Amino acid sequence: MFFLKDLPTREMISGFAHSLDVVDVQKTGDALQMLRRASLLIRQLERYFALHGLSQTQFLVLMILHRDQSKHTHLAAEICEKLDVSKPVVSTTLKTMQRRGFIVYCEKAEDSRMKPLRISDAGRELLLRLLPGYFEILQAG
Amino acid sequence: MFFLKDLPTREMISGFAHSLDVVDVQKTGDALQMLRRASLLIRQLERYFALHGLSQTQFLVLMILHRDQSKHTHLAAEICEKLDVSKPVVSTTLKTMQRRGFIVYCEKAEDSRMKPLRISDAGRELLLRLLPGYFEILQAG
DNA sequence: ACAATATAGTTAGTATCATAACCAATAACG
DNA sequence: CGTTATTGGTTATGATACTAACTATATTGT
Repeated sequence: MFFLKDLPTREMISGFAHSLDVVDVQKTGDALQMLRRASLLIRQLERYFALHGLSQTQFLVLMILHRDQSKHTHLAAEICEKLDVSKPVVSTTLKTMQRRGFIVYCEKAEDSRMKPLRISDAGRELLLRLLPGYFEILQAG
Repeated sequence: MFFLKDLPTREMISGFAHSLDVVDVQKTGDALQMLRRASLLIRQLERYFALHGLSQTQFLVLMILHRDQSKHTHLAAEICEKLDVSKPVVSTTLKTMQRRGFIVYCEKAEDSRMKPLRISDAGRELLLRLLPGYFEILQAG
């Protein structure tokens, strides 16, 4: 995360980067501002989710599961791919989500390595309850 | 962090938010894109820092210490404020930075609660070595 | 002076993330 | 076939972040 309040000045950027003619001071400054804004927004979202016992990642998993209603089961590997986050994170995230009743593991697949899962009613209900506030925070930030 | 690859579509946003006339679909979509871009950029920066044994926060602390050369000592509380991050994080960050020799604690102040510190030569050297690459990543992202 | 309060910093406990190493089951192929 | 490689998922370990509670020193206020 990036929480520096006073961003580096143009002078500082061009001062340190003047050796490299590659660096575009304008773009760099914009990127810094974006990092700061995004970090604050993420922090705000995480606080919102925490109020309802979710992490941002758990929320995004619910979104993914809810979104593709065509397929009624999903695999950890798929989530991993749609959410580019490391496998262990998905694994433990799913475990806690199961413990809290937001997802359910289904009957075994033919490939016995796979553990197909789906969103639970409680999970979907929570997601739908949080979405409006979510979008509201996003558009305000 | 926010690593969802396929962002919610306009339809999804307006669909879930249509009850609230407050929500601006355009702004919300922009915010989502920003979150994703920033998260990727932060991840990239953290990898860069990790190659040199620093975290993003440690790097930012070095920036702050280096930037205000007027004052030659700083306090944890000041850093805390310029980097709006919680006190414990600053505390442990500083401790590891001392262990690795990037900062030094100075002689005691008159107020014996305070532990004034400053950037070390090694710290400043590392910072200056990393800055060009840092700005380069920022402007490219 | 002395009790109450505020401030600087640390410690404790918990959650999230990452990488690396690890099972177990399937697939590939000589 | 049977050895090797690949794939789905978990465990181990370590870093970073948070809040809450703590210690110790200074300040305030009666």
